[in-house]
Amino acid sequence: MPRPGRNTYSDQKPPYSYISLTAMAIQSSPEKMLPLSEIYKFIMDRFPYYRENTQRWQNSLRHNLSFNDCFIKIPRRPDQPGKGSFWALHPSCGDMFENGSFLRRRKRFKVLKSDHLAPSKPADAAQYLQQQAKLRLSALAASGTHLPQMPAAAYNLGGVAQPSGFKHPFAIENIIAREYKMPGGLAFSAMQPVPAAYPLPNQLTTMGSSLGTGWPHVYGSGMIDSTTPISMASGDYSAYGVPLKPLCHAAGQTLPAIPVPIKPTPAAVPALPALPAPIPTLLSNSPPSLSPTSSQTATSQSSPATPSETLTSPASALHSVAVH
DNA sequence: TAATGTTTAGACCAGT
DNA sequence: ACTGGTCTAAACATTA
Repeated sequence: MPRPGRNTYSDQKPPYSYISLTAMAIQSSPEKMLPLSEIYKFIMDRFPYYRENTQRWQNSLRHNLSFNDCFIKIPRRPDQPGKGSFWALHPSCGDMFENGSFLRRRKRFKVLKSDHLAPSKPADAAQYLQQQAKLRLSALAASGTHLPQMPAAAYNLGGVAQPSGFKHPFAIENIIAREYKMPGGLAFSAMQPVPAAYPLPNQLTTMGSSLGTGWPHVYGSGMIDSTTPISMASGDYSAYGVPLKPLCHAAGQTLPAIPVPIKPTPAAVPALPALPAPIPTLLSNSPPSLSPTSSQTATSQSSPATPSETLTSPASALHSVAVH
């Protein structure tokens, strides 16, 4: 297992699978969905190893996107010309990685056809995303213009809320946070400018800040304010022509990282039955405290993927089937 | 035509 | 030994 270097993995192969890398890229995007080319770019920007042999690993990556149910394809709208579709994480694959660590997958994520809560078809998944988004938007509106100070019940977390919990240093938010802003300068991105195409994942940073721990330095940096809508110019990632806005943060509560439409789609959103149980996310087991220091130390450790605790979301168990 | 997406196959490795 | 996950390669189809 390559040991993370001081600032970068350099030319060593990162200890992440293609699934992990892809999930990272998608998670890092404000809209939680990226076209294939942007996924390529993300990986190459951050992992020099993947700047070579692009044909090989990109083929593998495409294979993974198609093969793994945890990735869903979201078609472009006609007025959003471009090659290929957007790729997003399946709403129910949140706990796919062991303890949120991208170093290790918990179990293979597989969608069941009988799983009506978590749609199996991409189109359904996309609609599901929008439904979730709409609900979240409603919650946001009800709470005012600022971050929703919603209790867990507001999101129908059904008792599976995880007000605290260990967040593995290799969880995506930690990885990305290090990449984007790491006071200690240990992030490999310290050697690489942050691509403008990848705005700071404010839902992550604000979450950390709202938790009073994570990355207040980022939140306070003014780089992106949590109440400031992401500029759509940063990427027309909205499917179905609805502007998307990340709303994956709530005070002390982590929301599913999914694309969020600012306004409902023209297509009638079917009346929601019971609010679907929450989408567990890679961020769902956010701890109340995780200092950047812990990330640094973990990054420099030789055996980082040793979760001391594993928080399993019962809801996710309802939604996804981990095929062993 | 190149990029994107799907599918199949085989090898390797780790865990049980 | 068996199983599952991952990686790699390849062929083929689709699409901008």
